[in-house]
Amino acid sequence: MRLSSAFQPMLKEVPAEAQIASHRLMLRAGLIRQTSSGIYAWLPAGLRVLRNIERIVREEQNAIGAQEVLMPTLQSADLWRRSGRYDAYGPEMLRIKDRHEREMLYGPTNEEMITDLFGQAIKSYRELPQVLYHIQWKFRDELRPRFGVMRGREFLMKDAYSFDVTYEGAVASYRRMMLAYLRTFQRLGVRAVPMVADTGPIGGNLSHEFLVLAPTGESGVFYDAALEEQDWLAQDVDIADTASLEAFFNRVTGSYAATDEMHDEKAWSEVPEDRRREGRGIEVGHIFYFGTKYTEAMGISVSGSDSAPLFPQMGSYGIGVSRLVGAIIEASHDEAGLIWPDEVAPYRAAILNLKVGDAASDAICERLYAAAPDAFLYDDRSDRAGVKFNDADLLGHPWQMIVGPRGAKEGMVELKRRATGERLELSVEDALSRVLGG
RNA sequence: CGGGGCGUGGCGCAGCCUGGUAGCGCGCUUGUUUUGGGAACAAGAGGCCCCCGGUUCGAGUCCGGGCGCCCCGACCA
Repeated sequence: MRLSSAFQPMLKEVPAEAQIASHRLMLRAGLIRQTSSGIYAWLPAGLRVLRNIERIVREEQNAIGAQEVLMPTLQSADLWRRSGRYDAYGPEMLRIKDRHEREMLYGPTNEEMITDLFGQAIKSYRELPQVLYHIQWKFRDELRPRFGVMRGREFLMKDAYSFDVTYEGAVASYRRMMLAYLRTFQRLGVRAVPMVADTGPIGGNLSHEFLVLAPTGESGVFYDAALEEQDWLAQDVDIADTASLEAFFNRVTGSYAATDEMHDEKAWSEVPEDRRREGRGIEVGHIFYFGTKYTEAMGISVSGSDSAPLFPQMGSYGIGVSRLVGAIIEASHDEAGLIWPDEVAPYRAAILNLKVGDAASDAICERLYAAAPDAFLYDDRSDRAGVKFNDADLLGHPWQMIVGPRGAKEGMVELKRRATGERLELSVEDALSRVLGG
């Protein structure tokens, strides 16, 4: 994309409503604009980030055998009456009437709908397990939206649901999902630590929240440093093998990690002092086993091996996709602006033409840009160099390819790594291969 | 939902107390000179002052009502 023609509105001054870094930077860098309290329009750069996150989430969901569906945002009240949640859910549920006075709602989550869809299609235990997910906008009418997309009313969420014949099967589904989550967050370039969460009336130890560590997090967190040293992508886990899954699960849960709500001082004191990590975290994912709560309430059963009706064991698993944009920024920015992890950045690199009109500079920039027009944001505006340096730092693409008359004469490109500030003088070919990888 | 605050060119704000030609900085347009870390000068454009009603000769300013947005707290992917 050429910046001169991009819909990329940037702000020099900070909008008054933005309190935290991610919200300020998302507005300043032209990723989003607010349209109502807690509701945002995503502009091209922001949407590219959102799509990148979705892509990685999909790949990791598919890798554990989850199948993507897409359920609607609007649901019927009757469906929710079947689970008893229509009345139980508070005013965060946005209730709507259509022209026939039928009661509808904008879905805050999809347990009821997926359970119903499942029940209509699946009739035998032999068709289990099933894991279904979708990535869809949700609406929760929060009392007090704040912090931009971190706490919006409308938000994009990946929610997955597993159906198993037995408790043991449900546990295996849960563990596979935990692995998928750890890999997903690592690929997104953030450290998300799984912490035991309150399981409420269901009990057991099968509920974990994933928190990205950031000073502006809403929860206090306590965890063993061992958890941030793990490379989840390198771990060899056989997702078809129960023993392998169990060993993996024990590696994760063997180290202490809890939010302030679930914090256990005694267990904490047993963690060696030099490995104790305390801080704050932003919840970006939650996995939960809840057994037959919905299948029983809604009367959804399949035939068991003895031909008797059997209520499938369910789990649900959420990732806050739009919230992650904010969380990633909270965890990765500096005074000058955004610092995108490679996998989520809107573009791989910005090309900075420091002197538009200088024949050598123009020629090199055009060569660079032509190599991968969709991977680069080419700053071809006729502004001064300082403006371009500042905007490039604000937008935070992983690389900056800086081209000015000084180096252009010799055919050289100055490559700057946004995260470290490291600079290299390279030929056009070397700069391209360095930035595009491979 | 309790408490507090704010709505004035795209953004950040002043003006309101004490009613009388709607301002400043940034941004935007045109021109000239500049040009490796947010240039200088000159000339311009751009406003239902949130909405409705009231008081007044006259309302951005005073009064009443409404709407929107933000902050603190309790609650939350």
